[in-house]
Amino acid sequence: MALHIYNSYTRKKELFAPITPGHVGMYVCGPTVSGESHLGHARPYVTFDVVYRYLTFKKLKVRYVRNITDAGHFEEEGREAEDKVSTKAQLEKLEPMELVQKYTNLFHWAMKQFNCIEPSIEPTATGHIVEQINMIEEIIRQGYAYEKNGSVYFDVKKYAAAHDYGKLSGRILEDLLDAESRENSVRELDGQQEKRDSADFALWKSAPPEHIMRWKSPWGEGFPGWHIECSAMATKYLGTKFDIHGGGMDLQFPHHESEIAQSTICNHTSPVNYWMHNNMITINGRKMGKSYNNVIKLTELFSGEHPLLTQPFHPMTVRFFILQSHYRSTLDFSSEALAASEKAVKRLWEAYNTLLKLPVTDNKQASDVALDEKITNWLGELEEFMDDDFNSAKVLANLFEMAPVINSLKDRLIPSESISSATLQMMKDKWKVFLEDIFGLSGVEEGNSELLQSVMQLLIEIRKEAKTKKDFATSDKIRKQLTELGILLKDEKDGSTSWNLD
RNA sequence: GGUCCUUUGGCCGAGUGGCUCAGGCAAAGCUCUGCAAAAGCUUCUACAGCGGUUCGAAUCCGCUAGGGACCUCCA
Repeated sequence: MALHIYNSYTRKKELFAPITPGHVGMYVCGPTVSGESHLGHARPYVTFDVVYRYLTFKKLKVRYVRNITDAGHFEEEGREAEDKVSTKAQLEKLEPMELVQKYTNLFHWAMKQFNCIEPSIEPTATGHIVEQINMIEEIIRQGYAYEKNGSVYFDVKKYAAAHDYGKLSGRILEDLLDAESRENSVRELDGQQEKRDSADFALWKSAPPEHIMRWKSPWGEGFPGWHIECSAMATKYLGTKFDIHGGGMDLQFPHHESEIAQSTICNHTSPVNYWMHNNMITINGRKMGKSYNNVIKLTELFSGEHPLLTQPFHPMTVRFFILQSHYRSTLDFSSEALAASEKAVKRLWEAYNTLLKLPVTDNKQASDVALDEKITNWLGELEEFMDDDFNSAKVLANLFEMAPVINSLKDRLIPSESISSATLQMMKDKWKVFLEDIFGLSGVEEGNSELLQSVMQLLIEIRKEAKTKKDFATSDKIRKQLTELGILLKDEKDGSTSWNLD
């Protein structure tokens, strides 16, 4: 089976065929760096990180572009106050780029925590003002945009007459056009009055005097509309037509719909072959989002400092939590669910470490053919599952099926000759590839320094001596106090003792 | 008001026409152990309701009910 991707545009799973054989161009909508990232933001970046890793595993050379939205159209934190006190000295004033830098750094830090591979190109909106202006000019030249009071709007009605506007988001044109006739009319947007139709969207916005972020343009000082940056940067780095465009489902409309319209006019071709949208993370069944006032920031998640959290959670736990469901399903957050993931990922990771340590003997013939076949099947399915629109949940389920086998091999509950050495080696290889290379998981142990290793070795020896002398008071004391310190001792079947951090 | 999606066992979550079965967490029993922990084995609770299509439906269709998303910034 070859890779199939669910295309939001056609609402079907389709065979993935890159435009340029062997190469993939992928654009993912990045963060708006006007505030701290929260758990909801983690989902697309983890999801598309796995997509990126899997395509790479499939021997495809991927150019992965993920933008940083740092321009104009967002309300910077503290803006309101700033607007009122513009008489301050330069250094006392709020410098927008300072905020942008702060939240960009924080975002990069979070991505690192999650083990997300850096994109090939991470362009910023402010760094591509010229490209955006050029694109707007071209759209005006072709008669699909108009200028009004220093702002430029895209003419949706004109575009829709000859194009499929609304197809991606499943919108009905009549509903969008002349929306004022609707009962629940749109909320007041800036400049609503100067648009020819309320469905038109801004390509360039004239900046009021107090607006801090502003650039010169043929239409006066202002800042770019939200949608144009992605079109401009995607075109610049991936060409007029590229393979995959990803983002959250909530961006389908109006953002991605507008991207299609802009690029189609400017480049005379629809920009994207496969549209991929991840679903939302919910909390108590409701989408996590700023406007719902129910966000859990990533820093809070990692520290456990939030009323809804009973404990801190490791980034790998969160990553695993995301991978345990399919990216197109909503995923409901709760401290309980995350705690379950924490235990699960720990168990899986320990099985993985155990597997790596199993000695590969020269066993050509499996004595338990049924088991050997079962394992081979489980391993073979891993790629099939990923090929079926990145079904990471099924891959994990199969890995869990193998965990008891691995543990039993270690404890000799299953004799080592039961499976062939080829199968064992394949198991080692596949686990490594899927857990580390594709899922991007890593161990959660910290502070595993050489010094600690030696100290632990010493304690284990002392305890062993006590046990031999049947001095269980001493041996239990060591174990109990270590447990209180967060170190768990395990007496193995072969008489040795292992330990790990809780 | 419009458009679309969703409802799976105590919890989280795969699954889309048939086969013994997702998986994880929790719970119970047993084995191992000086005792634990870990591990292993076993058990357990499901497809919102009603109707239809079909030899056969959690899976397809219809209705009812609940939940949600988008239509406005949003991952």
